Amino acid sequence: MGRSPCCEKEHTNKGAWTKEEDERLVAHIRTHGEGCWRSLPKAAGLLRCGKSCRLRWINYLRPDLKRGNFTDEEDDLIIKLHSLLGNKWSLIAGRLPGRTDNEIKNYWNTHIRRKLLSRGIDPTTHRAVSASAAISFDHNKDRSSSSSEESSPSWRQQQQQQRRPLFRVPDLNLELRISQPFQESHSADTHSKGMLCFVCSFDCNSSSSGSSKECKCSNISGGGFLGLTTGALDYRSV
DNA sequence: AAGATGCGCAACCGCCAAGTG
DNA sequence: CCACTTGGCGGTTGCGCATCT
Repeated sequence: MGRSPCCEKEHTNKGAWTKEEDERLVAHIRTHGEGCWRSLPKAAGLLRCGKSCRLRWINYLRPDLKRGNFTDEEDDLIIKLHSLLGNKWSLIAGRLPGRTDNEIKNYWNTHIRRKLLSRGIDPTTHRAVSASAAISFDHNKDRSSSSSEESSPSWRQQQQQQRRPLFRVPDLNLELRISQPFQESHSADTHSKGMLCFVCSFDCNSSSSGSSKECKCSNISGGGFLGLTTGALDYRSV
């Protein structure tokens, strides 16, 4: 037995939303709030399915959305969160106020993926890709480079520089598990067991230029790094 | 100037998990 | 426990615009 469709598709509009449809949806949500998406289209006088209304509201019409280009800080945050969470766009979006999962997903696929690949980083694993793959990619992407430039030592050095990761993402256990929001003996316990504290793996390594391995977890209050609790990822806080 | 190509983004589709009777 | 509904998510598509040839 298959699922019943979310709406009667033969009576719904598809494709780009018109200004009038937007206005109707916004007006309805302003007066009635976000509620039952299934019944909303009928109540609002829209020939759209509930899913489509929800998507339009969340991704485009919500008043708290931040429009415009992503900042460098947002770029870095997305990359770090992606290295931790993978393609959990909704979780990543939850850490970027005013940004939607769809927006971040699109931005990842169109900008960040390419940015990482051009630096020789596999956007899926966040590890350096094989040299041959990186070179192959560079050749495909950078059509401006001439063969004479490629054979020169300086060009090779440049390519090697570009292949260096922006930041080194340590080997992480990305398994998500529910844990108590606070682990009293996290720092000592984690490090004494030789486990990697992913809070420090970013902060310590990047801010101290590798000179100090001292854990700064005790300095982090509340949700900790990026609002994530330490040791194990507290799924509820994300 | 016109067609080809690439890119960015809004929207759709199908699946899944939670909720409900 | 089961059947079904609903909301939510991630992957994918396709349109419109910009750039290139």
